Amino acid sequence: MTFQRQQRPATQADVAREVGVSRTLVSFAFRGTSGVSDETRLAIFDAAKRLGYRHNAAAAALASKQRTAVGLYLLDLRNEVFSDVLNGVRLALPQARNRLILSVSRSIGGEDQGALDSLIEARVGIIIAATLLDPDERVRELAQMVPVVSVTRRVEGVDSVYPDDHAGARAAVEHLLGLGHTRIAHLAGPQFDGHTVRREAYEQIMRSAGLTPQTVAASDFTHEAGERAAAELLAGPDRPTAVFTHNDQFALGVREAAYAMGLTIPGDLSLVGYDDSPTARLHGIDLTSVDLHAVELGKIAGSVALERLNDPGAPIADRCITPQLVVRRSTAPSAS
Amino acid sequence: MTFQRQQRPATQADVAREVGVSRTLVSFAFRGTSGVSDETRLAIFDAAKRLGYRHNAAAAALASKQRTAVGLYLLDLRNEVFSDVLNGVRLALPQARNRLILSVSRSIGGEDQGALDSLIEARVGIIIAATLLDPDERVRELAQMVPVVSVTRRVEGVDSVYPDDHAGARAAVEHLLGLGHTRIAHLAGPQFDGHTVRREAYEQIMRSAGLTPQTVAASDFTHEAGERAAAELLAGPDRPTAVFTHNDQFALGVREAAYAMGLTIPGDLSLVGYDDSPTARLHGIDLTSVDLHAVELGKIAGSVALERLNDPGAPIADRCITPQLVVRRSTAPSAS
DNA sequence: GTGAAAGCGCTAACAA
DNA sequence: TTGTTAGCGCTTTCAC
Repeated sequence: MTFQRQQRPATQADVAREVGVSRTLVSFAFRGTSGVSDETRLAIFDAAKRLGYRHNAAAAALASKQRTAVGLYLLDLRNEVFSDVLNGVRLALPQARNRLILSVSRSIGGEDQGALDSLIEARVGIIIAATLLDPDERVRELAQMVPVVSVTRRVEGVDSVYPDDHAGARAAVEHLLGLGHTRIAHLAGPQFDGHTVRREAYEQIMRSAGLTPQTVAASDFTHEAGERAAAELLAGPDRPTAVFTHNDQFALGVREAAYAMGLTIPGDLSLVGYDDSPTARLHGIDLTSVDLHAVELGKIAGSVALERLNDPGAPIADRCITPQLVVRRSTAPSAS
Repeated sequence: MTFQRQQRPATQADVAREVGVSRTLVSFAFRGTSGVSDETRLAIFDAAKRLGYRHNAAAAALASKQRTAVGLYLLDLRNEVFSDVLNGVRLALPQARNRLILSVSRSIGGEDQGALDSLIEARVGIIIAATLLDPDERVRELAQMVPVVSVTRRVEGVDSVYPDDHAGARAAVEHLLGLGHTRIAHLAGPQFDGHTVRREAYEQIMRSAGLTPQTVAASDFTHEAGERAAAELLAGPDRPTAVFTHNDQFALGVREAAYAMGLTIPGDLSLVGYDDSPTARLHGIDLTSVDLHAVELGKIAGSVALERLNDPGAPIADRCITPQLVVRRSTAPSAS
């Protein structure tokens, strides 16, 4: 059983012909512009339905020179943070603005111009990006072509919505210090512009506590990369008694690496993640983590995007959200 | 510090004027069409760069009447199955076809015409949908407007790529039967067209084993809905000793509900999920689950989409993948 | 309340 | 190898 597809999708001209009015009227009717009699409007809708007419958003955007769609760039869909951001963005956007074009990075380990290009070429009106790995300068260049709202990362000169990573890292490290840990390691991500705050805060706080920071960097931001880096870290000499990771994916990687070596958590190793993803909350995982309020970040990003769309000349938005440490059962007093 | 945006984005006409050639040449140069001298081509690229020219995909699609973009409809980003499908699709699509427009449902509990409409109005060439909740008839109507590849669900008359849910459910239930369980409950999703196979298979297999099926249906496909349904199920009389759930999200919900009641897994309750999501594999979760090979489903869907695009008249694809039970530590012999 | 005509940025014959 | 011309489906003055 096959279904024959219409040869040529119906256009406004077809509808106009069917009803016996001009194309203009049809266009007006569909956009709710005043100046169409109710009678005509109804007749148009009726004919449209009969003909299976569908509004062509691309053609409309071209003709009106309006960039109506919102582009959403996400680094990695497997990381729950990004789906939360998406959900937040959607909550903030009104129905009308809900033409969301999503683009997901192909490379979690580095820059990815391709995904952004596709958004630019789709002529979106604004790009909400979580998380850009490109250098600040590149982000600013991008922002000259199309407005950008940077989420989870602050970029000077570009609308930014991000967590106070210094405060977040401080809460995490101080929690571990308070438990008596001294050999606290940090599992960082690859060091891109704007993604070093957690690491720097960790190192600074360790130093002010008179301790030596020990940082290892994973090759990208995935669970797997975290696990590889953790395996090395834990196998090394002077194994840390606690690890603070750049994100929850890494923390899950550390868990797997630790268990694979026969270590227990928090018995042999205390663990603090970052994101407070849904997985962290599961019984059996119970990961202590820094909640960066991803949904909230998304919501704010959405509203910032709307403001920018309405007023291209408005001052740059700089919205910093305070994250919150959520203590669960992956951390315990130091045994030593 | 603000960055001035260009008033009017450069067009091919601007580039042509700059170089002193016709618009056609510029168009040719950008699409790699033969018939442009290397010298001209280079001059064009150079000028384009200088002017900040960006190809306008929307205008190009309009003019060429080609529907180049691929629309991807996903039910729920928080469910790892769907990100896996996305990743699979992307693996299958060649670079050129990688203009992926993603649309995520707003309602995990029911139909969602809005998300599909936005894909239609964006004039995508094909929609890869995972998972459609609409009635079969509606999906077929949709497929008349634009080709559809239905993923994780078989729809008669529409290209479909899906797991053999009967076999998957059988493997799960027989595993539990083999462990000596007799009071095996099933946590089903809301009963939409095409989403009843797992449930029906469960009930049929229970009956052929001379047992009484006990099915409860959650209100949508999320962890939370699963947890609510599970709380009721486990609090009821004649508590089951094993639960087989429609998906892993539900299984995670059952876990939480069980632990909240002081039950242990698999001590008091054996649990089998469906999806074999990354979370299922975590130490501390160790969920026995039916692997439906989501990445593979996505890959096949991508290649089916390409075939359909190349040959609109080809026979309907019907690709059924055999899922695989992965036994972990959430199932144990029945105590009774 | 309605329509005619021009044009959005691009592609696609067809000429030259 | 290059240019000319005519649209794609829609919006938008501006006139009736």
